[in-house]
Amino acid sequence: MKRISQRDIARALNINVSTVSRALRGLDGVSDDLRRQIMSMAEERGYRPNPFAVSLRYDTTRTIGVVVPDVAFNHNAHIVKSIEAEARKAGYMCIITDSDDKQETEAECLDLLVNMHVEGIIICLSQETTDFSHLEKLKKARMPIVLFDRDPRIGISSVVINDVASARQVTNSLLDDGARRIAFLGGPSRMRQTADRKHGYLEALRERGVPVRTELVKCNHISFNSGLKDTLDLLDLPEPPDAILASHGLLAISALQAITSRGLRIPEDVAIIGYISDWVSEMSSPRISFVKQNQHEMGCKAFRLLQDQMNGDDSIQHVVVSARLEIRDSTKKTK
Amino acid sequence: MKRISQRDIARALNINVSTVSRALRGLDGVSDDLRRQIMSMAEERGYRPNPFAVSLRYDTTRTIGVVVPDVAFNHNAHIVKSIEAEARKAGYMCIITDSDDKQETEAECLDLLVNMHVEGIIICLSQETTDFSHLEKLKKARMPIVLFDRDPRIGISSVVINDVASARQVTNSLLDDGARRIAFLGGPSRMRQTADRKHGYLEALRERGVPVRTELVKCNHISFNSGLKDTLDLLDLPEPPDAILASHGLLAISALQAITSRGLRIPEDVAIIGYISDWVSEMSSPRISFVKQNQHEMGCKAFRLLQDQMNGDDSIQHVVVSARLEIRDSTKKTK
DNA sequence: TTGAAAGCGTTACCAT
DNA sequence: ATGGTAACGCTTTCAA
Repeated sequence: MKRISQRDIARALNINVSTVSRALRGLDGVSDDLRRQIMSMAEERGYRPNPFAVSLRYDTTRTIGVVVPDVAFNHNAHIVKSIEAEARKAGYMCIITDSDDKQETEAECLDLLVNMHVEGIIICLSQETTDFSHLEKLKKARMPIVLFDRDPRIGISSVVINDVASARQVTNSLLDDGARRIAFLGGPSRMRQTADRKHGYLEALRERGVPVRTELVKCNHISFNSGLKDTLDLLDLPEPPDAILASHGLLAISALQAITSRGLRIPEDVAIIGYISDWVSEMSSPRISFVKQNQHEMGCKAFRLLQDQMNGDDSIQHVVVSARLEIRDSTKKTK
Repeated sequence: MKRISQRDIARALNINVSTVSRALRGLDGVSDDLRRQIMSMAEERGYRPNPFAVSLRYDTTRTIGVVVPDVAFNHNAHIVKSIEAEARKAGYMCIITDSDDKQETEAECLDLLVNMHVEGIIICLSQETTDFSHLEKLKKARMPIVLFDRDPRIGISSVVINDVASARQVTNSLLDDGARRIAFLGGPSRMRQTADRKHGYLEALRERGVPVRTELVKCNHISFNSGLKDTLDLLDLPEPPDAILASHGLLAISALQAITSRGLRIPEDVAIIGYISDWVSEMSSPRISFVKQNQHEMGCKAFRLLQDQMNGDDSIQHVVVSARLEIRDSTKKTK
């Protein structure tokens, strides 16, 4: 059962390929009778246009690429799901790649996507990425790109949440609950996302006149082990924190485990609020209070921005999807 | 910065494309001097072979397709991650599609993948899928296919876990802990996976002489709401269950929530064991005892099976990745 | 060593 | 209404 081409149909019917092409695409210039014959033979033999021939002809692939640091991370998985659904509705296929949160793998993924002639790329940068030359090069080559979650502000459209404001809200909420030694657990400080969230945290402290303790700010690698170690170090301080703001889901989970492993109570001894997805919060124990991010909206918006660019819109757009605090059980209910 | 072709290089150097082609691929029949010129110009102008021209020429795309019921489901996400990594190592790209656990969307996804001329497909069927004609058609067209998780035994290679044995082990473990009214929460009974797990459950009960109560067996739609309703119904029985075996992660989570919402204690009032991923169990509260499945191995094995087929191996292989019970905190520790 | 031409599947344009 | 042909980018075969 070989794949059948227009030429095959033409030969079988003893006509010319161009006639077959016209008939198949519903263009006129074909007699009704002949069209019927062509259509029925195409149907019967299972004709499918060869997308590579079409791509070659039009230099268009109806394919986009997606790069994420970890598809298995719930937040990313949901965004990927929305991107894929949105893209499919618009007739695009998605090539999903996983950078393993490493700059080198990320460059490799981008390279493969470019080789595949994707028409656009949606990417969440790896936490390691400090050199943006690979992106600059793509931008210069006029490849449509949209960043999400992590945006180093390098003149590329993006979809992010209101990092500063949400972190400020979280910090205020913790202060309202009586916390005075709030720790900040973040990724690498050079990451804009971390910097912004830390900024919101510091702002809230200053506004309320609560002294900033540098030993309570831990900005290291985003990973379970790193989060575990940092939290344990925090708990070992002469004056340990009475609350933790975790700026990434992994860090929130590891903080929770570290605290539990020390036999401390949440939220009585230490409260936690994290940037964590609904589904994960729902299942954590106690359920972690979190900054609710609308992954579905983020995925859809990201694809829309990409579509704009693919349609020739050159403007750089930054979409901020607003996220806000949802209280669950890892924070004190003082009211 | 337009994409540059061999022809462009040839024109610039005033030579023939075929010479450029030879040089670029390192074939001989090109003078060292000319080769150097060609290579350096290719480098400088950023030449990339056009994969569509290559595909058209060779009828090969170095691309595989993946269809999952829900990429955002942790278990699937991890399998997808492994498939993608393994495929990339082997020089293949992955097109990931999400069937939303619906037969119709699944058929649509397969259609798109076939249109894209993927060289093979790895798929986890939707729970709705009862008509396999779309798969039969692909098989007849000699498209390499590998199923995972859900295998209706229709003569297609697959990677699954030891469903019967693991369910029996789970049931025995619950019986050992003193449970006598064990409920089985499953997907649609027509699904082989559910049937097998139910089989293991029933076998264990019979072996131990524990009467089977049909009112304790709930095989319905796999979804959070359905699991919630079924569990609440179970708890409302005159003689409610003292343990629940949930044959899918979603059902395990919904059972946990239903039980908690009734103010019952886990495991004292009702024990739970579920087919749930490590990561999810780790975060649930109490941590749910689970059947540990090696998603990484499943993903790798699935890709390997696909590779075999893509290399012309026609044999139908069924790989069983062995999974076994891991006790956490949702079961009584009687020993 | 290099060039010329055909072919992969499709479409567009021009001719009949 | 239908046919012929060139073109997309690349490889292959054959000729020079």
